[in-house]
Amino acid sequence: MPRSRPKTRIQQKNSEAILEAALEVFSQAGFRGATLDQIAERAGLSKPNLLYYFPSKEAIHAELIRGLLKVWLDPLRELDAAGDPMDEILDYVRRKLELSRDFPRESRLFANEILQGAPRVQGPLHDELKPLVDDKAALIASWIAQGRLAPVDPHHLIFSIWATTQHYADFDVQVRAVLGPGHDPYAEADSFLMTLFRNSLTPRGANAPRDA
Amino acid sequence: MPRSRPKTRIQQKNSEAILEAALEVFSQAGFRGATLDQIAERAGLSKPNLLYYFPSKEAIHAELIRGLLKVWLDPLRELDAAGDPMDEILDYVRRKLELSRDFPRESRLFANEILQGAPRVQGPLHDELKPLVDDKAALIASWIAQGRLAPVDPHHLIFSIWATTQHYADFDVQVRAVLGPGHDPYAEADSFLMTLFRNSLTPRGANAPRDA
DNA sequence: CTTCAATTTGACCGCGCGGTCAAAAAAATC
DNA sequence: GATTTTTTTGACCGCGCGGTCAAATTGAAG
Repeated sequence: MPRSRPKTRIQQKNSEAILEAALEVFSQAGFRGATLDQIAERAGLSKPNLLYYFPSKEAIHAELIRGLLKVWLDPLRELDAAGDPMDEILDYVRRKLELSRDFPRESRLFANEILQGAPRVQGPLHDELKPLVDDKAALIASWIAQGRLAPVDPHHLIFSIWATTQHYADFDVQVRAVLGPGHDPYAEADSFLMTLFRNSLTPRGANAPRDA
Repeated sequence: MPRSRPKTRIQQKNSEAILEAALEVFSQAGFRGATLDQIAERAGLSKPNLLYYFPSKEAIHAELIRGLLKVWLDPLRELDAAGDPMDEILDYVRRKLELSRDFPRESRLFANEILQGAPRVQGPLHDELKPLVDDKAALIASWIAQGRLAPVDPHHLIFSIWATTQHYADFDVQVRAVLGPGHDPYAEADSFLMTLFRNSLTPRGANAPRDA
C-alpha cells in the first residue's frame, strides 16, 4: 500500500494522472456513469494498478470533491469589505467566469453532484458554504444600507452570479449550439455580465450615493 | 406488443405511470445512473412488464425528452413582437421561473442531458432551439435599436434568463442549504429577478425612450 | 549481485445491469 | 362458457461493473 501521502516520484505522478483522468470522466458522466476502467485507461494504468493507489471509486471522487471545494469558494472569500462595492462584486463575477472558463470540468463535476441531490457534499454545503455565504451576504447588505449598491437580496444576488457564470461551463454544449461557430462565449459573457450586474447594482434615486 | 399509440385504458395508464416514474429516476440519477428496476418499482410494475410497453431504456428516455422540449421552449415562443419590450421580457423570466418551480424534474432531466454532452439532443438543439433563439434575439435587438431596451447582447440575455431561473430547480439542494429553513426560494427569486432584469434593461441616457 | 520493498499484472469473483422468452393469468370477444 | 387477444410474470442470459488476490516485475539500497 502506498503511504497516506504521496512520497515517491512515481506515486506522485500516478496519483495525479488518476485524479486528472477521474476528473475528466466523472465530470462528463457523473459518479454512477463513470467506470473505473474508463478512468484507468485514461490514466494509462490497469484497473488493479489504479486500485493500488486509491482504495475505491468513492475515494477518488471524494478526493476530487475535496480539492474542488477550496478552489471553488476562494473567489467569494476574497470579497473585501474594504474595497469599492461595485468593483468587488464585478471582480467576483469576473473571477467566477474565469473559473468556469479555465476549469469547466470542475464546474460540471460540482453540478453533477448537486443535481443528484448532493449525496456526498451535504456536509460541506452546510458547514462551509452556508456560513461563508451568510457572511458575505451580510457584507453586501451593509453596502446596500450605506446606499453604495442598489437594494437587492444579497443571497439571491450571489445565486445569480453563480448561475450566470457557471452556465457557460455546465451548459457549454448548448451555448455553443445556439451561438453557432465564430463566437468566443466567455469573452462575450464577460462583457455582457459586467453590464448586467453594473446596471442592476448601480444605486439610483433615493438610494443614490452621497459622493457623485 | 402494444399498438404504436396507446389504445386501451390500461395501456394509457401504465405508459403514463412508466413515464412519470422514469422522469423521477432519470432526473435524479441521469441516464446511466438510472436503472430499469428502479423505474419499474416506482411505476408499480415488474421489469419485463415495463419492457412490454417500451422496447428499451433508451426509448423511455427519448419519449421523455421529446415531451420535454415542447414544454420547455413554449415560453420563449410566446415572446411577442407586438407587446411592450420590458413586459415581454419580464413575463418571460416569470414564466421560466414558474416552469422551474412547477417542473423541477424536467429541468434536471434536461440539465443532466446537457451536462453529459447532450448525446441525445444534439439534433433538436441545432434544428429547433437555435433557430428559435436567433429569431427572438433578433426581436430583442430590434427593441434595443428602437431605444426601448438598454443595449445588451440578446443571446447572452437569454442565456442569463435560462441560467438564473433554472438554477433554482437544478441547484435546489444547494439553494436550500444556503438559505436555510424558513425561506420560499421561488417567491424570493421572482422578486429578485424582476428587479435584476428590470434594472439592467431599463434604457438610460442617450438610449432613453422617446415617450417618458 | 543480492535483497527487499514498491509496483504492476492477469485471472478471477459476485452482483446488478439491460434485455429475452415461454408460459401463465386476465380481459375482451363471441 | 369457449376462444382469442392482451397483459403479466418468473426464470434466465451475457456482460460489464467494482473490487480482490497471488504472483510476477521493477526499482532502490547495501
